[in-house]
Amino acid sequence: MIKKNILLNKLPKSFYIRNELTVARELLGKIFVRKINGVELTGKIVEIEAYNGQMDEASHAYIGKTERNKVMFLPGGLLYVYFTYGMYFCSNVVTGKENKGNAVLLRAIEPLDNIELMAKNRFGKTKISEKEKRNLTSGPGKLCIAMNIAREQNGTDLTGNEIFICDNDSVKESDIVTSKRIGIKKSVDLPWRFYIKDNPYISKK
DNA sequence: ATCAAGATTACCT
DNA sequence: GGTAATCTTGATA
Repeated sequence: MIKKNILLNKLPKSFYIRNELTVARELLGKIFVRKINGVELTGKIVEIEAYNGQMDEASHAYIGKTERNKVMFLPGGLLYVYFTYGMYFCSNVVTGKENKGNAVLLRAIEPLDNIELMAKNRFGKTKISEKEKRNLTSGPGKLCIAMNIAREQNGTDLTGNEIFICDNDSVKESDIVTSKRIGIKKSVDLPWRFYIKDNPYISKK
């Protein structure tokens, strides 16, 4: 994908086959790309949470492999998409080696390319206000609607051409905020949410 | 077969 | 701040 005349490189499989906390932090600032009919919807990853299948009760993988979470037990570098609250899809990046059940939840992105198409997907119109733009992809369910990600995208290989993530300038350590995760009832005290400081597109302060 | 919970969001007061 | 919307999933019988 091309942004500001700089050719960005797709992250390799090896990027994902690492500890979920490392991958979560390093994914901040990277460019998420969703390609539909040759058109690239893109956004900068600004908020993310890590989930560990072994010792983290909030993880879908904690109970072991099931029909729903089986993608989490494959080697890293795949997209794990799940349906929740009868209404929304959420996207995760599977990390680490096979059978670990580790993944990171994409919680918010900053919209970059083809924003009009994202707006069409989410609000049914191409022209949006600044306020609507800040509400476009500032949550795990919201970004899936804007990027047209649903059940069919579960298991998508992130080194393929449909959905992938590109390298970008790394975010300074001092610009990364660490906090507790949002919307969970178990393992609530683990500080495994990371977001870019002062970014207007994060889901919550 | 039935049931409760859910990694959310939009809208209300 | 509170809560309705909406339905799949995994557990239990």
